[in-house]
Amino acid sequence: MSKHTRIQVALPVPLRETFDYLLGDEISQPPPTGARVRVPFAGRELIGVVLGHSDDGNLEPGKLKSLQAVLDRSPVIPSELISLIRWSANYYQCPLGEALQAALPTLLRQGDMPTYKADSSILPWQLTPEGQGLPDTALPRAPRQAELLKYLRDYGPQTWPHLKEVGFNRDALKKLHQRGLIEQSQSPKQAPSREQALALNPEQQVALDAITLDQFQTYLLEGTTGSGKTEIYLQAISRLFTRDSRAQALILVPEIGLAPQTIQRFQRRFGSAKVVALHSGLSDRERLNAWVRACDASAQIIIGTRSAIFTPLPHAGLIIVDEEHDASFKQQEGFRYCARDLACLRGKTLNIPVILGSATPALETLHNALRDRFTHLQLTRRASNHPPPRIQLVDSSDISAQQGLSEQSLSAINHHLKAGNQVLVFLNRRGYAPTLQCHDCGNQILCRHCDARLTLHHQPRHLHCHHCDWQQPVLSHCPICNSHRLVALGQGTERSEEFLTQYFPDTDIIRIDRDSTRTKNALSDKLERVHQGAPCILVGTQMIAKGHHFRNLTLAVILDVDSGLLSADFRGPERMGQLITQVAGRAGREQKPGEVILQSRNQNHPLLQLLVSGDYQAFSRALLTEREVTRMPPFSHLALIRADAPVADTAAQFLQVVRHFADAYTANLGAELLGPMPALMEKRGNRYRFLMQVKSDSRAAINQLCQLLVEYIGTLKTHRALRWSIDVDPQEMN
DNA sequence: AGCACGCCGACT
DNA sequence: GTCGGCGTGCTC
Repeated sequence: MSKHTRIQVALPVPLRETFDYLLGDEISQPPPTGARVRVPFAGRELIGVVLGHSDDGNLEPGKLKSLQAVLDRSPVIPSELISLIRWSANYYQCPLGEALQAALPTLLRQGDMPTYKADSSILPWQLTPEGQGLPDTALPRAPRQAELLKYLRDYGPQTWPHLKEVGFNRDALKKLHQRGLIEQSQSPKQAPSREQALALNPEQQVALDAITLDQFQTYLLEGTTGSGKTEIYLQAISRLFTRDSRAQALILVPEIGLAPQTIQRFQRRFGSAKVVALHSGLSDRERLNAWVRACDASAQIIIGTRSAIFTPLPHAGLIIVDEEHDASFKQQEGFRYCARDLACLRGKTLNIPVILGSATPALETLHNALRDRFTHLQLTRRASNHPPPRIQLVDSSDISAQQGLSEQSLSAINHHLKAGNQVLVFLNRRGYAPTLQCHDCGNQILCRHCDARLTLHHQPRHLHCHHCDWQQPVLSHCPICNSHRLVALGQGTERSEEFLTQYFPDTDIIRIDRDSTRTKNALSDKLERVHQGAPCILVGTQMIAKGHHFRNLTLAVILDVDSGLLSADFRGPERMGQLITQVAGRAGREQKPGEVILQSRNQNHPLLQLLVSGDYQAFSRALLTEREVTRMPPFSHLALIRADAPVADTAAQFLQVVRHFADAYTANLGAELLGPMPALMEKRGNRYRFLMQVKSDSRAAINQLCQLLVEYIGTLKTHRALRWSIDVDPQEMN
């Protein structure tokens, strides 16, 4: 290694090139690829990742600075991941330094060492012998402490986070500790006893047997709700461990999907020592700890959300993506990668199987399965063998604006309540009403910062923009004609709750949306109320659609299926179908048959008819045909260039200039451009938004053209207030 | 992205 | 006379 060896470093700056440094006098050992280094850069210090060494470069050695410090003797990012991130940065048009940064836990980004530091909050508190000897009537002057003491006696050792959750305060804990009545145990809480594997039905058995563990293959596990996909994951992992007792399995789940119950199921089956979770609820330290345990392979089951796809896995044996259609696998800003797609790629380089599971596969995934690029495994029967819910379409074109619920829906709700069951009313719109309109002149109250109507809220009473968060008091007069007759138009969850409370005065109405669950324990309290099992009506948004099981729920009413079905986004119908199927899956678990009512003004819509037949497979294949005809993904590939600025012209003209440049290449590359055009909501948060679409049958063409465009934009001196971004394989079209 | 350098307005 | 506005340009 010569004295003039250059160390190639990627830095967390929005610049596409890497930077060369000399070793410097104090550093004898050159850092390996994938190690972090501290370097001087433009008058500050940055932490970067080493990408390699070289003996020459285009800059004279005299112009080079030296490394300040080497943070790692061995790589924090294994070479397998470096190439995955390299590929992704290129594919998603993200500067490599930023992509690498996104793949590291926060603490490593900041220069901490990759070592496990026990987090004392995981150690449970327990009674000391003195504490055990104390009667319940002790501590009469300190009721909080007495209560805590009793709790620990009744329920056994508990961690502080758990105690906080159930409402104890830190002071009571400290006092009891000072009095020597409680102590922190030296070992983590004992895992609940091991759970046995469940028996598989023949269909499940066929699917499990079809999974080959010793080589790369992508499997689409398409199984209706309740058909036992998770059991297949568990048994596939179990087989993996039989083959190689040190093997690791990575399980990616959607953002909301990582309920404690999911983790617990894996822990019960494999023992909690082997399982770590990586999700947004963790502290930076907990996250690093989990990462370190994956790195040293002491954790063999890693369950995590999107970014967990970048966890180092020295003994990787299997990757599972659960609910693979979920939009949260696509990062929506910065490094806009899709974790599901990267999972397939990573599986290929590691030569290990990848299982994509869903009741409602993304059309992209389904297309790959139907073309035999993925092995298609299907589960059509519910594991418990009870019938799927009956889906019914109800005309809502004539219902009065006040109620939003048709007669048929109301009588069905009544019927199910009378039978002692629970009902879900699903409405994807929070607040009281989406519009406040002048009865006399028809004027609608708009947000002053966005092209959007203000939503009327009653609790507390105000007008709220759901796009920029602007809030103002409710107007008493129309600003145009001064009429005082302002009327609330349309339904939000608050309004449905109000109406249902009047209509079913003796029934518990539980509203679950972002507003009603803002306070700390509101959500868990409400869920607890539902789990009690007494008849009630749940009114809720998206929040309720995923990941919750309600035993006594037998009816789901979906109020507005039209908005999704007729949406401007080409993915609208797909999303709506997935949502309806998901919500339908909530109804009639266990022994009680379920029923689903869809309220629509377009009863004859052929896609709705397919959904009503309960046949998601037929529905999704019809959507695929439609995509083929319109040449939309997966029958073509897209990229979006977005631009926004405080002045509309700044953004529009920028894209026009980009378009003009791009026009010279499209014909040769076999790509087409659409736009620039204003976004669906042109003005949002006082910025004017425009976009341009790049479309091609070939991914390579998209990549080449985007590469050229990004390079070109780099040479442009753009207005300071202009923001732009490029989104390859976009999920949202606006 | 930061952070420097640089050239024009209201303050001790 | 200076402090500071943010425009432009560079970063191994």
